[in-house]
Amino acid sequence: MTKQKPKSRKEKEQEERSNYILAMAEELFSEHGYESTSMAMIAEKSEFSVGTVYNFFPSKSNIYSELLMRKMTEMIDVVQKIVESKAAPIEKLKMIFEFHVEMTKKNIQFFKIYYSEVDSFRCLCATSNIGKRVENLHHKIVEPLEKIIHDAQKKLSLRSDISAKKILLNFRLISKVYLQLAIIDPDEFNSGNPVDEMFDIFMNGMGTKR
Amino acid sequence: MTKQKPKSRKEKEQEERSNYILAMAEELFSEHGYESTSMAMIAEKSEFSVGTVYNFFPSKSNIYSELLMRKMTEMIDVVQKIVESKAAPIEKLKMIFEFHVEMTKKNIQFFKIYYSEVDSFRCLCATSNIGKRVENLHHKIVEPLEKIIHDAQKKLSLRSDISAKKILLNFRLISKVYLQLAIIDPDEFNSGNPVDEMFDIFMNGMGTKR
DNA sequence: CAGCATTTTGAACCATAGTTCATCTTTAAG
DNA sequence: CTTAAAGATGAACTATGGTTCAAAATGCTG
Repeated sequence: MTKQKPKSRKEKEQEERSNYILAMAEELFSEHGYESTSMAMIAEKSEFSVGTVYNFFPSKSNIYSELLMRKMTEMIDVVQKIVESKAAPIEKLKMIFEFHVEMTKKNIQFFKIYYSEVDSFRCLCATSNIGKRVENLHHKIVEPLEKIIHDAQKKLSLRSDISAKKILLNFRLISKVYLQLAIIDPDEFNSGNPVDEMFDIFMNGMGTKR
Repeated sequence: MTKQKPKSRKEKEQEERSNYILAMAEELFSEHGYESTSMAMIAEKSEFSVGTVYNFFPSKSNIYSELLMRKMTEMIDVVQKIVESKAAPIEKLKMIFEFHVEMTKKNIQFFKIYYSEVDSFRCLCATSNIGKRVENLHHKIVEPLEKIIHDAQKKLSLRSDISAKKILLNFRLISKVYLQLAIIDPDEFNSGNPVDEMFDIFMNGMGTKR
């Protein structure tokens, strides 16, 4: 797709530094939010001067969008693979839960940013048109899910008296519940098997079974 | 509690203006978020000058907190009444859903602010110690819920193999699902009976019933 | 209507933070 | 060791927006 990789030591070093800055920015954004994170903070945390950070990234909003774009693209790839697998629809949903738990463990910082961005009823980074681009990528993640849910309804694995759209909202929100749990009570999150529990809750609800 | 009410015309007028400013600010905050809403915007929208707004409220963050405090106090009162009622625990939960749907219809602007505040993994208004105060009030809303859930578990109306804390998260998140639905698709939200559906989903999940 | 009090106004003030750039430092080839 | 290119630096510039306050407008009383 893009250009070839001669990858000189210099270039590699630069790329590592660039990634390091992104990683530091990620922590700060997830902790303080977009507005309350300053370039000075990012510079300080990555142990560069402000000017150097600007040497790597043209603007603050670009750092933020770069962060979101990269990770969301990764997510799209994984979802794509699950969609294309031969598993039954309902199994695919479980695999998505699995993937979410995995990512929650590895990438909790990013998830905080991601969910504030896509579920917060507004774009946190008002400047530039990041909102639109995030929305587009988000669609690419969510649309396949709705299709899976639809398939699962056809196979009678999921109720059909509730619209796929609502089921999708519930599905995504359960992932978020466990993200919140991971934040407020990591021990309880790690104890037990989150994936099975999420799936159980999603399928059977909170009522006592008959 | 507080002082008596001689309520002269002047005072009443001032109070109305103050409320009007709050209402306008509410719309702006819910649309643009805290940081991206300026005092100039609030002044413009309430058709006062910036100075006059400062005549009513000492600062921007105070407007924001006043907004949250007032409505959250209302919510606490309602929850309190439900808790004290003689209904069965499981019925109380349904009443909470009812209340949420009611508020979603009447007060969708505020709910957007409220949920971004309490569920967004950080305080949106970094300045001052609003975060702590919101957290306190939020606790007063949520703590009784956890107790109701606990009671419902004892009465075998809710599963006991999942902690009350997790059930609580799920319970609240269903309210949030329907708030999102009300935002992205008001027609679908208003069609049908949200309360019954929420309760059904909460109790029975998405799987096909046996 | 006069004159005092209250309210409103918005330009000016100031602090913050994103961005730039002339200068200094490091690197590496000759 | 010299030196030129590349990279790093942070003080200074600029824009934004919260806040203030002297002056103007309005309301109210005699």
